[in-house]
Amino acid sequence: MTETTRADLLAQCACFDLRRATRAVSRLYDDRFRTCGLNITQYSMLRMIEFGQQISVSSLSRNMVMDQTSITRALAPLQRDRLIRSRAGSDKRTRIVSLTKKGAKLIAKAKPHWDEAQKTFLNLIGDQRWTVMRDLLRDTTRAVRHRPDAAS
Amino acid sequence: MTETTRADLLAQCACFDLRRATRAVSRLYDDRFRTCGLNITQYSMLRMIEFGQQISVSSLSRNMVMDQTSITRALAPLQRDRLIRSRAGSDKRTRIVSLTKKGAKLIAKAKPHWDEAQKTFLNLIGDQRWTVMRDLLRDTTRAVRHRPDAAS
DNA sequence: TTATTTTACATGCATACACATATTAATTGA
DNA sequence: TCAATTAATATGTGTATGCATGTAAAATAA
Repeated sequence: MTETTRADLLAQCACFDLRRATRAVSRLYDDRFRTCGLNITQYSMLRMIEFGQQISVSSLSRNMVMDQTSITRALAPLQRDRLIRSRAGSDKRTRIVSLTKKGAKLIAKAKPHWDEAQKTFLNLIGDQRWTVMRDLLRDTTRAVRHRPDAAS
Repeated sequence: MTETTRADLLAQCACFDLRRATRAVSRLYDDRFRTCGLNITQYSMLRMIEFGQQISVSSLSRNMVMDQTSITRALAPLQRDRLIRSRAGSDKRTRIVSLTKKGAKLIAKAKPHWDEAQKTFLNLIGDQRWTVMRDLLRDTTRAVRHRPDAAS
């Protein structure tokens, strides 16, 4: 790479490009979710809980690459709205989170909204480009994530 | 199911994948910025203001692909800390934002922190892959952004 | 010119997200 | 066994971000 090219790269902030694209895409998804009482973040978190039936706060934190305290905070409105419940695990320090019937119903109701958002997004960007970008995003997350606990 | 598998399933959601990568990368940048009194978002916004000397709230909104109300909110702590000032434009509805001397100094002081963050990021992901990803992110932003006012 | 509409911003409210730190329970070392 | 350490979660605080809506000024229609 030439000096000029590197300078061009350095002149542009990777984090800004990522954040900006994320804002734009999040709005597209949230637009589609608006009428169903969830947003894309809540939907993602409920789906994550649904997959394993139950999951601890710290596992959610690792899976979502989100700070543990952010998970606690994000779960609060879901628990307030009785979409999830939590109980202590066998290890009394942990909280095990699971879906309520109401939460499972709401996910099912929200699914078509997610389908619509994802379809719209893929139509805008193209399946091929999305595949490339998705792999790059995954690589990026893997390379950059905090993993003092790499095994999980 | 392993936690890795659980996360991969949700990674099928384009929005989730983007948000997750953005969280990870933002933390890398903010780690480097921590000791200098700015975070990556504030640094980006100050740089945007610095670039054109002065800029309106709505122009910032368009350039950053961020809601106008979010710009107003994000500017508040910068103005509180006397890093920027704002005045009414010739059109009395507008607010024209510009850097203070203190703001300019802080950007200069923060620059090496940004350099370090960007260099670390590029070393982790590789210049080639970043170039591809950057172009895809910009395409995505262009394709998805709300643009009732596409000219600006 | 005046009423209507549009534009540019600000405010109320709610969620998104993280760091520092406190708390409690489990684990480890002496 | 018991003190010290570590792990899992919660709380205080502050910024990030957007929607619904309100206000004032500019632009436009009648």
